[in-house]
Amino acid sequence: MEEELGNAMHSEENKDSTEKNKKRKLKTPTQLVALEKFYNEHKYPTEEMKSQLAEQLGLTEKQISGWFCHRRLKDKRFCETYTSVRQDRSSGVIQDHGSGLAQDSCGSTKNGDYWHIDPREVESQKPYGHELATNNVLERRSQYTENVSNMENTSSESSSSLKDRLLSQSENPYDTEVSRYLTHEGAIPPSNPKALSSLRYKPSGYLKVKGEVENAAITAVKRQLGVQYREDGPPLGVEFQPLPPGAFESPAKGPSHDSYYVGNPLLPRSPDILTMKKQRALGSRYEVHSSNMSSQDSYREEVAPTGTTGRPECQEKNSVYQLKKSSNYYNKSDPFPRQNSPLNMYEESGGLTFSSSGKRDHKMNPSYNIPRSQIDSVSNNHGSYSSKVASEQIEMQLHNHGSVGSKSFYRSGYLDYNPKKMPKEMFNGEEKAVNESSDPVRGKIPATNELAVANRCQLDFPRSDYAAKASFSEKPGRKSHTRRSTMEMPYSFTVDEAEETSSSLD
DNA sequence: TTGTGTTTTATTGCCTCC
DNA sequence: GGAGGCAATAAAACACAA
Repeated sequence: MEEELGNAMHSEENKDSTEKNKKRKLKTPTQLVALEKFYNEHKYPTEEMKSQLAEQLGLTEKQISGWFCHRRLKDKRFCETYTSVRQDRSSGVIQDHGSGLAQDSCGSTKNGDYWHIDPREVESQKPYGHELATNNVLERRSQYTENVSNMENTSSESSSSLKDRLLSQSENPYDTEVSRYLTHEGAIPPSNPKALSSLRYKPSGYLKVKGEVENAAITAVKRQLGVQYREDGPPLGVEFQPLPPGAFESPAKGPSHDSYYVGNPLLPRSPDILTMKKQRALGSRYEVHSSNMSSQDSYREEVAPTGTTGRPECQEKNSVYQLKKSSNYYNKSDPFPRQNSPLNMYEESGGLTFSSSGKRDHKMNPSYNIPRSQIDSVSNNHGSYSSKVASEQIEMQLHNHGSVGSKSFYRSGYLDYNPKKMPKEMFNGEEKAVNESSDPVRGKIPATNELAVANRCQLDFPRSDYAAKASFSEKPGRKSHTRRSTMEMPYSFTVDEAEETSSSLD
């Protein structure tokens, strides 16, 4: 790994030598992959982590810090954008007050509350079944996330990346219909002009595209109203008081939905998002998330894992959700299921063995209440994997993936989430395939698409002790930051995926 | 080929916490 | 006061349409 990275760095250095005059240099794909991977693990790396990561990637600590800072902002913006969409919807044609997740969960503030979710809204969205979701649409998935997350996951969705998390849900047909006109182009309209322009959002919304999808829209609304709105009930837009315990208990009801939302406000599935997902990222890595979702039942089984009580956070919720997704892989005793992480590969190789001795990162959140022994046992249970091998894996994938060269890799979708830059085929043929398939997810995935490549890219890097430590120490010490523990971000490897990953390494 | 728009990177200042 | 993070800003890099 180090060697490979080193080579990569050298090549970059040579390249850089010719570009010394450039004020800034783009991160290499390798660097981005590693950074994103690391970011998914630790949004707030310790100084030591940064240092070692910087060393490994041939960057300066300053660059690392800056990158993480911007990366967090990126996530935050995403969150805010999503929130604005929800707000727009609420005040727009469709009174969707039942899906307030985004707003509260993403309301970003310096206090780090942007992951907060108002329980009331959580409750209120219950009826919608699949509100909140994900996808995004916003497509503003991080380049890497799209890439690596899928690599690892197809299941895993490792992350903490809100986008990752938000990208993974909902199959509700109603939702799909609704979303079609809410975001004509599959993009959620950002609230601020900047974000708006960046998303290329066309201020259309429902009204503008009404004519095009009028029927679908009307149908969707009717469906929603039919379920959510009753003549004898409060007018649309009026928030309902939290229902008393057991209010939804009914022998006839699906066992999954209620529990699902009660315990996991974040999981709700947003209609808009789902659609957008289908429209904008068909066949892309996005589906991976959904495709690997386990049933809601499986999710429901682990509604409230230890340490997730209290104020919900997007990340945590998502993490929780991920737990569900990987129920067949996830072990409650294993808060850190192995995952494919550049970080891990560093760890295993000894290249990056963080001790989490960071000034502010010693503190562990006691609320997690997970014996270190368990963590360690898990962490140490995957043998070793040299960083060199890991690096080679990455490099191989970067260089061997057909025409995916470094540059194309960087901008072609592996790392580029800009929808406008995505191949048009993605929205045509694949979408059709989706519609034709009983499985909206699997059906979208071409045999030789990125997912396949991503899977090949999957690296099985066991977590090290460091991971456990660091995870627990995510942004400790500062009240202004909410916990962002990876412990709640288990990797959603399914057995098959895990095996696949293992075999790929073999 | 050029112009425009978007994304990424780097810098700087302010704020919060220890 | 120092350290770390957030936010704003500028500029480079890049993609796409005309």
